[in-house]
Amino acid sequence: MKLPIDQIVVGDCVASMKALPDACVDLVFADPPYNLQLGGELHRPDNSRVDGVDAEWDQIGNHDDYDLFSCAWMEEASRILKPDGAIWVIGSYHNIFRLGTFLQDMGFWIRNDIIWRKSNPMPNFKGTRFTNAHETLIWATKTKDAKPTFNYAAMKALNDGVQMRSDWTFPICSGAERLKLEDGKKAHPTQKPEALLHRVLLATTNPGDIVLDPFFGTGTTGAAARRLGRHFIGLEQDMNYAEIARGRIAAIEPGSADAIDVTKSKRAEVRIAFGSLVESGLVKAGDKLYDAKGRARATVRADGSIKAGDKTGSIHQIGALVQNAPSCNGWTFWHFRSGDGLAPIDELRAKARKALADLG
Amino acid sequence: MKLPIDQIVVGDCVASMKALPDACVDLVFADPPYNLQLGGELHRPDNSRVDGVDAEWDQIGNHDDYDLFSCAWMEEASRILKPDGAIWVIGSYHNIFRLGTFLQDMGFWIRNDIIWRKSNPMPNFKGTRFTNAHETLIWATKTKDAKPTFNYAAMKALNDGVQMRSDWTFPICSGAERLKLEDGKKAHPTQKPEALLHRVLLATTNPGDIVLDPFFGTGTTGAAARRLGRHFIGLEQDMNYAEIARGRIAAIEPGSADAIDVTKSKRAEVRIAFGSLVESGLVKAGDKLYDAKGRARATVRADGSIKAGDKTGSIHQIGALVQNAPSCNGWTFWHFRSGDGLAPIDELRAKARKALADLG
DNA sequence: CGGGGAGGTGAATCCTCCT
DNA sequence: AAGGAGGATTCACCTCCCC
Repeated sequence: MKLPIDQIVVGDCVASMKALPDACVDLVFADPPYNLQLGGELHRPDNSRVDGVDAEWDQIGNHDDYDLFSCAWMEEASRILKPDGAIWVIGSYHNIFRLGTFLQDMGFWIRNDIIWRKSNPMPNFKGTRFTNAHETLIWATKTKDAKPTFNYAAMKALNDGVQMRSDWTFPICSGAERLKLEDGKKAHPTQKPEALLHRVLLATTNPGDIVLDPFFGTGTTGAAARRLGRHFIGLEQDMNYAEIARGRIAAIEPGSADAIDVTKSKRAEVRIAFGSLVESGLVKAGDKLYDAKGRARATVRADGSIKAGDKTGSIHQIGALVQNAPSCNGWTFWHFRSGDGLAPIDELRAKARKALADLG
Repeated sequence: MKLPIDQIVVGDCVASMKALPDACVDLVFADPPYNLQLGGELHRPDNSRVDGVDAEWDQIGNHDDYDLFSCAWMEEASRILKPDGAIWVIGSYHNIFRLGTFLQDMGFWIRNDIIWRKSNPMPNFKGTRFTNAHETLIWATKTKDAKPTFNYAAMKALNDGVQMRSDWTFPICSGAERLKLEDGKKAHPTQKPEALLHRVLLATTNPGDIVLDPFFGTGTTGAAARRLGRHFIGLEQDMNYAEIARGRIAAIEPGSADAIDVTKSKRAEVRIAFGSLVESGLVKAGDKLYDAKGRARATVRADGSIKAGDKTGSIHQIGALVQNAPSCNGWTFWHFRSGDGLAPIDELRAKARKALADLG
C-alpha cells in the first residue's frame, strides 16, 4: 500500500489508521479533544463574552466514553508506529491524566512529560482558581527498550548551550500566525503555536521522517514538518479544517529560513515577587521594614503584603502611602535590619536572583 | 474520638486513617511514593518485598500493586475529608497520571494542576532525555460542587499584584533547609521545600485548619503548618523519619496572628445594602446617579431602589439594564456628584463600613 | 512615522448567599 | 433543590485609530 505522504485524509481517524500498515510511521503527534465539559457562558469583568470551545468534537461526554475513544485511537497509533518510533500527546488536566495512564497500561514507556508554559494565558476571570497557564505533553515510546530519535545536541543548542528542560515557554497562537476565516473569526478554536511543533519535531525526528497526526485540525503539525523537511500524514474529520490546512501548508517554503522567526521563544523574565522572599525564608512573616532613616515602619505578612498602621498592601503601595507619594519603588524604599544597620530589601532580591541564576 | 492534632502517628497510613472519624480534616496533602521503575525492587506499602518482582517488572503495564495501594489511601483520605475540604497530591510522570485518573474516577473534581518548576533540577547525565525539571501537583475537591477555601487575594498579593499562575518556581530543598543525619547524609531522599508547602497552605487553608499528611516523611507539611498557624496530623511508617520530624517541628516558632494574617478578598467584607445609605443620609432620596462619563442617569428613591426612565430596581439591576449587560456591579458603575466631579458610590459604602467598624 | 489610548481575545471544567 | 438577587472579577498580548 502506498502511504498518503504529505496528504490530509478526511474521515474518522481510527478508521483511517486501520487502513495503514503496521510500523509505517516514525512519530505520532496527537492533540485529541480535551473533553472540557464547560458549563454555561463565561463573561470577563468588562462583561464581554468569552468565546470558549463549544465545538461538537469536544463534547464526548463522561469519562467512560472518553476512555473508550482514547484507547481506540491509541491502539491504532501503537500499531502503525515503528518499533523505535515515539508518540507525543498533549492535553490539559481535564484529559492528560487519563491519556498518560492508558499509555502506561498499553505498555508505552514515558520518556518525559513536558510542560508548555503559556506566556500569555487567559486569566481566571472569577478569582476562583489559579490561572490555568500551561498544558502538558507526554513523550513516550512503544516499549521500555525502544531507542527513539532524540537530538540532544540540537536541543542544547536551541537552549543557549544548556540542556533543554522539561518546561518550555511559548506564547499562545495569536496575531498573524492565527488562521482566520473570511469573517475574521478564528478558523479553529485550539490552534497550536508552530513553535511548539517545531521543537517537538526538531527534538524527536530526523529529516525525511514520517509524522502522523490523527487530529490534524488546521495543520500546525504539517506546517512545522514541511518547514523542517519532514513528511506528514494528516487525519482530520472536518473537511473545512482540512481545506484550510491544505492551503496553509502549500504556502510554506520547505526548509526555508523563515522557520526561524517562529522558533524564537520568549525567555521568561526573571521577575522576583516580594512574596517569594517570604516563601524562601529570606524575609520572615512578622519582620519589620524601615525607610532609609529608620522611620516609617511596616510589618511583613505571610502573603508578601506589608502592614503599616491599619493599611495593608504591596511594598510599593505602602511605600507610596507612608510618603504620601503617587508611587514608590518598594525595593529601594524599604530596608531591613542587617547587622548593626539597615540595608535595602533590594539586596535580598539580588540574592534571590543570584540563587536562581547560579542554580538554574 | 480525640484527633492526634499536631502529632505524628507512626504506622501504616491506611490503617492510621481508618482510625480517624469521617469528615474530620480540612485538607489532605499527600506526597506518596513515586513508583520509580528503576528496575530494582518493588515493595508493598507495608514495606514487604513483592515476590517474583524481577520477573514481573518486565511485563509491561503491570501497575496493579501501585494502583491498589493508591486507591486504598485515597479512599480513606476522601472519607476523612470534610465535604468542602480539598486534597493535594504531588508526583512525577511515573505516578501522577495514575493518581489523577483515580481521583477523577473516585468523583474528585480537579480545580487545578500545578507545576513545580525546579530552578535547580538534577541534569540528565546521559543526554537521552530532557532535564526532568518539574513535578506536578493536583488540587481537587471531593465533589464538583464543593466550595473549598481559596485565598485568591493572598495569592495575588504573593505574586506582586497579578493573579497567581499554575506554574510555580522554587529551588529544590538543599542547603541549611535540607535535613542531614549525623554522618552528613541527607535524612530523607525526597524532602520537599518548605516554600512549596507555604504556598499550598496559604492558598487553600485558613488559620486553625487541620491538615493531614499521610506520607509525612521528615515533616515539611508540619513545619509549614506550624509556621502558618495551621494544625497538622502526620502519618509516617518510618519511626526514624518521625523522630526527625518531631525535633524539626518543635524548633519552629509558631506564626503570630499578625504575621499569618493575609490580604482578604472583598467577598469576605460585611455586606452593606444601598438602602442603608439612604436611611443614614449618606445618599438622599431624589439624588441623581451617573455613570463614570456622566451619561446614564438615575434617581434614588426612598427605599434604596433607583429609577432610570420608567424602570425601577436595584443599583445592580438598573446598571445592567442601561448598559444592556448581563450583570453589573452597581457600586462601581454608579457615581454621585462630589465637589466639582463624580465619584463612585462605592466610596459611600466604604464610609458606611468604616462607621460600622468604629462602632462595633 | 511614532506614541498613546481604546478595543478585542485566548483549550475555561470560573460566584455566593438567601429564600 | 432550585431560583433570584447581590455584586465580584482579568493578563499579556494584539490591531486599529487618532494626533
